[in-house]
Amino acid sequence: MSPSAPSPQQPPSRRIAEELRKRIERGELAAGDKLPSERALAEEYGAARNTAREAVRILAEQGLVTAKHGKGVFVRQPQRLFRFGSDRYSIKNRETGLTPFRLEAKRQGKTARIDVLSITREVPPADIAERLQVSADDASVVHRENHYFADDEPVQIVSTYIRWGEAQGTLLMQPKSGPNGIYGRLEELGHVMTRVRDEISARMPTPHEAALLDLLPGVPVLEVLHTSLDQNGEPFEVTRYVHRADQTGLLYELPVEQPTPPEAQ
Amino acid sequence: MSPSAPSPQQPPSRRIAEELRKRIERGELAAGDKLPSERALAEEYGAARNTAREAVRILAEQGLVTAKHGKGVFVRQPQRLFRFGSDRYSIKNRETGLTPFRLEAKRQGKTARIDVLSITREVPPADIAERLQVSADDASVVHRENHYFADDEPVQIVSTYIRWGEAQGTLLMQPKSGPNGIYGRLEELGHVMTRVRDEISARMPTPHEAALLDLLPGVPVLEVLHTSLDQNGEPFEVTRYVHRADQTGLLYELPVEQPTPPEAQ
DNA sequence: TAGTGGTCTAGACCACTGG
DNA sequence: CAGTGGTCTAGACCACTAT
Repeated sequence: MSPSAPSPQQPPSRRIAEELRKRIERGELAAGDKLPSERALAEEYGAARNTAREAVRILAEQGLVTAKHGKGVFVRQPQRLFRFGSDRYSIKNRETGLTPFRLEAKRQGKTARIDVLSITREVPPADIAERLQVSADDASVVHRENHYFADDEPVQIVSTYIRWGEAQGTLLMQPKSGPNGIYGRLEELGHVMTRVRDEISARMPTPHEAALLDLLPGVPVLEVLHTSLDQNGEPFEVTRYVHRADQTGLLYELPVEQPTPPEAQ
Repeated sequence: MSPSAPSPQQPPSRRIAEELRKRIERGELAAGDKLPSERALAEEYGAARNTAREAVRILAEQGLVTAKHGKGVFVRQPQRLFRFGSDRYSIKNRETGLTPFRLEAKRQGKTARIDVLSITREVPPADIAERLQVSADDASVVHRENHYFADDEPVQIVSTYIRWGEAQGTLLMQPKSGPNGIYGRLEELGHVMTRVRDEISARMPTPHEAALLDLLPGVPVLEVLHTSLDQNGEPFEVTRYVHRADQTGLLYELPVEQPTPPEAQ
């Protein structure tokens, strides 16, 4: 009928995937519903099971459905997103004692847990060394790795890097880094956080990340490379956040620089 | 050997995928190199072609390799990222006449092209209506859809929404919206952009987006839902940016609110 | 033309879930 | 136990690329 319909010459697996997608979009299959089994789909469309299976794979890749071994394939539930953002570094949060993560978890009625995985002296990755302005050839940094959970589900991986010369022998080497956390210690070392720079990208997870974050196929990660600048514009701390994108979003609210009004004065 | 090695009981397809991944990480297969053909891999590992093919699919899903029909499977080239960020809304850019996109393209030695796809009065999507504070039940907005290209490769899809009541009969309904673009016109209507709010998320593309952005499998999109607030804190424009994540990153640089120093005065 | 990936078939066995 | 997805096999034909 329609002149430029892409359907007629499409292979069966894609055709099945599109029909299922339409059923989902029309609401015939709602979030949480179970799709017909692969064997049922195969029979329904007169195809081999592998062909029906390929159709399901296409939908999973798009993040629309999730297969559960032994149970079936289900339409994915849109998750309410955690919102991390520009206020993540705000002084106010330090004063309340509640970190932004705990605040957001509380707002969603979930329990927050933060595991300190490791605190080690290391050779920094190249991108970190560049931003922290340290050598990438020797063990010039301390790496603190933390994992964040909401209701015991992993939400983000956080890797913080600080210069070894400054962290050495301080609470920055300890899991409990004291009042106001590491930023409190860094302030005592003369670094007042004045500006932040967040570089944001998205990509598919590595197998390692997929395992740590318990990620289903078709779920990307959001990566934030954060640099803290002090009162002299010097970087003194760099953190890499890796968020699971199906449960996490970022929020940046910021003022726009105004031009000097031409008719003022 | 290693006590908790996950390898021994892994299915052949995953084992092949892991070995290929290691070859890539060790640099034996560099960016741009061609992998052994599926048939060659199958023979090398004593498996059926479909099993080798599954291994390649796993790597493609991770964004590590790209299959080219009739040619082979190649290790993906890391692309230099376009950086869009907080200065995207800066007044300075309006004064130079060069949009941030054209500036970034120029910096990378690429040609920029912007296509105005459509300018139509529409019923807004729910998320847009909520942020623009208009009705989602009638055609309360004007939707301007633009596509951005670098060297004729699609980079982002931009959908801007403005209240119909304000756009009606103005240059906001025209492809050429006049000096300083739409923000110039909105300023004449009394809206000075004072703050912006950007909500960022990542997800796999819809088939429609994948086609528009020419996306390979395993490449997610970055979505930015941008709200412009005027001098009264009222939203007057909302834009949805959909970026391809393999060529685009975001950059936010912002000041941190300082507490009143306890010993000042 | 030969070599590549894209898709399909028909069957098999395994692993997980639930009654 | 029956039903589900996860994986594999061995073969086939198609579509695209290069020579």
